[in-house]
Amino acid sequence: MDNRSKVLNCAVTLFAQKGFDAVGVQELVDCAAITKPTLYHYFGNKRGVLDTIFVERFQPYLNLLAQAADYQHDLPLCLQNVLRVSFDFAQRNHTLFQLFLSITNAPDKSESFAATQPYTERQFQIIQELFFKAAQDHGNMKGRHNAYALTFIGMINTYIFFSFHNQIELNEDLIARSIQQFQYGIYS
Amino acid sequence: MDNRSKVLNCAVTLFAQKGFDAVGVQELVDCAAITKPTLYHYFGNKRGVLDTIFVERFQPYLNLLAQAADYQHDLPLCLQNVLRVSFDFAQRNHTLFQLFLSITNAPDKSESFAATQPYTERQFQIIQELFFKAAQDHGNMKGRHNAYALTFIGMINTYIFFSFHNQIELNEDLIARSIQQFQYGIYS
DNA sequence: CATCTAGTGTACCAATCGGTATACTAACCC
DNA sequence: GGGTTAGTATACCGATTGGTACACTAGATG
Repeated sequence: MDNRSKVLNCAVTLFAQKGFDAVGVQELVDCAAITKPTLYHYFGNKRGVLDTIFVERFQPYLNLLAQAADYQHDLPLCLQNVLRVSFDFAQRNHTLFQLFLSITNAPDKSESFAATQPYTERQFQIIQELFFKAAQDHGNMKGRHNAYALTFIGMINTYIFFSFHNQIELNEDLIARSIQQFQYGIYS
Repeated sequence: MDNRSKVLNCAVTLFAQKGFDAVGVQELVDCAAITKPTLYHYFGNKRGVLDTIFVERFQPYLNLLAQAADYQHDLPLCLQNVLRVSFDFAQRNHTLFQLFLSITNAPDKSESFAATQPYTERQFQIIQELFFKAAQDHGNMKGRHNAYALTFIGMINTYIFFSFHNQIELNEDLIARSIQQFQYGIYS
C-alpha cells in the first residue's frame, strides 16, 4: 500500500480511539512507518489529514444517503432505506463512523469539530428535504419537517452509537421497530 | 471566590469549548488567574480537575434523576419527571452538560472518556431500573427494559444536544410529544 | 544523457506540554 | 512564642508538540 493510504488508515484508527488532539504527528507517522516530511508533503498539516479522511472516506456515505433519501411518495420505504444505508455503512466502516460521531459531539471550538461541520450539515439537509417533501403528501406533517429531521437523525446516530458499545444490534428488526415507532409519532 | 472554585469554573468552560486534551494546564491557570502549584495542590493533576468537576457538579444531576425515576406505577408521569429534571438541569448548567455530552461520545481510549464512564453507566442504570419495574406492570414490555432504556436515554441526550445548537427548544410541549411518541412504541 | 519533479530521510527548530522542587507567607493550635 | 499546616509564587524540569530546512533518490520526460 502507498504511504498516503497508510497514513489515512492509521489516522482513522488513532483519531477514533484516542481523539484528534491526543494523537501526535510523531505517533501517527510511527504507526504508518513513515517520517514526518512524507506526511506534510501529502497533507500540509495535521488538520489536513483529518480533512482528507472526511473528503475521501466519509463523503461516500452522504452520497449513498442522498440516494436512499430520494422521496418517491412512500415514506416508510424511504426511511427504511435511509436506516439500512446508515446502519450498513456504520457497520462496514466501524472505526470511521465512530470518529464521525465523536467529533460531531465534540466541543464547538475544537479544531476537529470544524472539520465535520460541513458533513453533519449535509446529513441534516438530506434528511430535512426528505421530510419536507413527505409533508406535502401528509397534511398533518406540515411545518414540522425540521423537528422530524432532528429526531430521526438523532435516532440514527443514537442507535449506531449504542451498537459500537455492544449494547444493541443493527438488524432488520431494529429498523422495522424504529420506523413503526416513528410513524406513530407522525400520524398522531 | 476561592481559587479552587475559580479553577473549576474556568475548567468547565474551557474543557467544554475546546476539549479536555486541547486545553493546557497553563491556559487553565491563566484563566483562573492563579499559578500552577495552586492547581496541583488542589487537584493533583490535570485529570483530577476533570474528575472533581463530575464528582461535585454533575453528581447532583444523577441524584435528581434517581429521584425523578422512582417508579410509582405511573409510567407516563415518571418519564415526564425524568425529562423535566434532565432538561431543567441541562438548561441551568448549559456548559457543564455540554461537557458531559462531548466526553460521553468521545473515543473510548481517551483520558477524558474514563472520567465520565461511571456517570454514564449510573445514568443508564437509573433509567433501566425504571423500565424494569414498569415492565412488571405492563406485560408487553417484558424483556425489553434494556432496549427502552437505551432509546429513552438516547432521546434525552439527543434533544439536549440539539437544544445547545439552537435547533430545538426544551419546553413542556417537547416533553409531552416525546412521551406520547415513546408510549406508542411501547404499547404496540 | 540531462533535467525535472515527486517523494522521502536526517536533523533540527522554537514553543509548549504536564508536572515539580523549593521557599515563602499567613493562619491556626498548643 | 513555637510549631504546624494550608496555600501560593518563582523558577525550573525533561519530554513532546507541530512543523521545517535541506539533501537525497528514483522515475518520468525531454
